[in-house]
Amino acid sequence: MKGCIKVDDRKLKILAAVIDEYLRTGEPVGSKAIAQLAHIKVSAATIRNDMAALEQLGYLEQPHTSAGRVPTFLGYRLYIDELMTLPELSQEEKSKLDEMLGDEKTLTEELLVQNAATALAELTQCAAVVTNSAPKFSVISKVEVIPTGKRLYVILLITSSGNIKNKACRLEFDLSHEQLEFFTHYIEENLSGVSVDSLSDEMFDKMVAAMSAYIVTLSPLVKGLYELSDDLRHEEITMSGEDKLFSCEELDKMEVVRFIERKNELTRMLDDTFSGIQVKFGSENDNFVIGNSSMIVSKYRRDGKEAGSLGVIGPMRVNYKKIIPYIEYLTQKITSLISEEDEYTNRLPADQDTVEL
Amino acid sequence: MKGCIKVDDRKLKILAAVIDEYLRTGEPVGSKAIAQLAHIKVSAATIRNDMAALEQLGYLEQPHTSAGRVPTFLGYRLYIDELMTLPELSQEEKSKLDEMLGDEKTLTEELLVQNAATALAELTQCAAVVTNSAPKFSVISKVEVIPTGKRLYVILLITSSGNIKNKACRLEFDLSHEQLEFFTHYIEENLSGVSVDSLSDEMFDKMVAAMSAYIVTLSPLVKGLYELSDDLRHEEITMSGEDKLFSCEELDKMEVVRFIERKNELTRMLDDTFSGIQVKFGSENDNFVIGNSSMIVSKYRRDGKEAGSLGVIGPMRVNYKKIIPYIEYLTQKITSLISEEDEYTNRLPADQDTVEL
DNA sequence: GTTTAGCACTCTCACTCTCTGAGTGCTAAC
DNA sequence: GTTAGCACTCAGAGAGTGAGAGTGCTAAAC
Repeated sequence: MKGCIKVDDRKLKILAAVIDEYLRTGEPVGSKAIAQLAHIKVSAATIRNDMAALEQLGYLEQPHTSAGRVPTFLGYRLYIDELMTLPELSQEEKSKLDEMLGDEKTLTEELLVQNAATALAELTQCAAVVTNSAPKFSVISKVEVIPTGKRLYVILLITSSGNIKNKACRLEFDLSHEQLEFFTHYIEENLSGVSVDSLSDEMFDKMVAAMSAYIVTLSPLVKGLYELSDDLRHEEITMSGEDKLFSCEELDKMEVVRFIERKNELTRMLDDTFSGIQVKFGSENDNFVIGNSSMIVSKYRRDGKEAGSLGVIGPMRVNYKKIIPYIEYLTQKITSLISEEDEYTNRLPADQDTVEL
Repeated sequence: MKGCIKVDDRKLKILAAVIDEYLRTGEPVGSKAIAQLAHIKVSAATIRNDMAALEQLGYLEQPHTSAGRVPTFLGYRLYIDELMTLPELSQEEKSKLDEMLGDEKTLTEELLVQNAATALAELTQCAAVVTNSAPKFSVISKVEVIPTGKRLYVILLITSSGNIKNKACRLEFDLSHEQLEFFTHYIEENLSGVSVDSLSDEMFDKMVAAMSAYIVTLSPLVKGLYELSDDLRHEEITMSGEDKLFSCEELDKMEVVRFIERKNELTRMLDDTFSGIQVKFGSENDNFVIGNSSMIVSKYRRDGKEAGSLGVIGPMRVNYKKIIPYIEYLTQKITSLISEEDEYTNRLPADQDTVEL
């Protein structure tokens, strides 16, 4: 039955027109509205027939019998992957984005990416999310224990990528000079210069073993150190413009809250290696992402290696034609800014990526 | 006219009963419901008359003619300041709170207070807020500049209270060994041991002047240092359980979002010196706090000096009788835990405070 | 003078009914 | 294969209704 329906060019054109129109107005789209569009040359009746076919194929659906059509997940997917035509960014838009990124010369990577997120949130009225996988690929350049009060010590960990983590630890007993000396020496010896990626639970088991006699006193420090290293190993995710999601009719407020709370789980999704722009939908049975939401992300790289990702989360009905070029531009720009000067090697693969879309 | 109405004991009893009932059910309270309460001995008609009087006095209002009464701001105020009777915490409740605070022996002050906030949010189903004014009253115990990459430096600032701040700065030009030496030496000389409270803009003006020849290169570092010290001087505020506010019918979602975004402005309000528990209402014309919200806070102290505050924000219709004892218990407990051992000097004034309510 | 019972009145809320407009699917003509 | 015409469906708005809750007022009782 289903197999008989042919998806000809006109049907696709109509599908694109329906989704365009739906994205613009947010209302179910009827055959009449489509017939009135300049680039559609057939009558409403014909469109009705095609729309019925598109519905059978699963690309469109009706909220109720006498309403127009809205796109399904499948419809969106086809639209984004095949039908949509992306406009080039105008020169003004580019300079606007450049300006919002800030003065690249004095900005750390972290701030640069942060600014990109703020800009995205502002321009798209969606929540922006960024992850930074830099720490994972760096080495520990400094590790230190600093006494700061009575039985109070601060552990400091700095990576070659400029990430800094610290943690205050309160000990149950006072630390003798000898004990502190021993601990400091041990961690400098064993952690300094080690790559974050290679930090393992075994290393900490070994550390515990090495402390032997001191372990009762030192264990809060070891625990603190372990937690710090765990922080480093797990990609961090930051969001800006979360509030935008609350203004959004289509999204369930409670789901939004839950999502923001558990945003860290996003890293799982963003860890996937993919290139180019990725658009994912949050379906109802997905108990993590917000239902009827859409996540548009791209990765930026440093010297050819993945360094993090940047994107937005918003309702499924969102201006893809505007947002995708923004994200592409920003990730490319960031890639070239944080990579060592030779821009060509970085720019080329980035351009290639967009083809995949 | 208004002046003629006498507020006798029975009227106050009825007001308290109405508010109790309203807090319990969330529905407007009618005369019948009050008449049925065991401790009210008069008939519904009498109660009606008194309620009409209480309405004229501004303590109650009717959503519409044929509905029961709900408390006004004024009514809540009177209830909280005078009418409400606070129950003692049971032993179970106390141990529950103790447990949620965690193992005090190995917890830093920051974590302790954080746990208190989490516990409060959980138990009251409101958002909990904590501020920590400790940094303000401490001295800078360590200041350091750590090179971590190409033209990338981390400034590290540690206070005697165990607060750690850091910031990465990217320079526009490379730093000579001499320049770094000079800067490091200068800040150690001029900031180490200085009390956070006495950090001033003049000190930084002087610093800029002292850098003279190097200032072009060093200015990002000076700026970073300035921002760090600014962070220290401004009380920090953290919230937990923000999500609870979204489940709350009475509060406007958009207002909640705006509030969470601008929570830092809360410090202004919490900086006021007050003792005991303070309950504030967010009125509609107050463009900062959430409309129809209620904020219940108390301060904790370290060695007799204010050290921070702890409280909750929720709808105005909230279980004051439960929440207030919780907050009192927690602030007293924290006060005695973070103060040097002699508990009596700290406990006594704390107990006194509650009288003010 | 205060308290109470009784009663008429008011207002919201939930429910039903109806009407309208938008949009469809089907059929027959082009 | 495409189009015009028409009967049909359905959501949403608006009007009308009855029940229920609660009030204020009056007059009688304490």
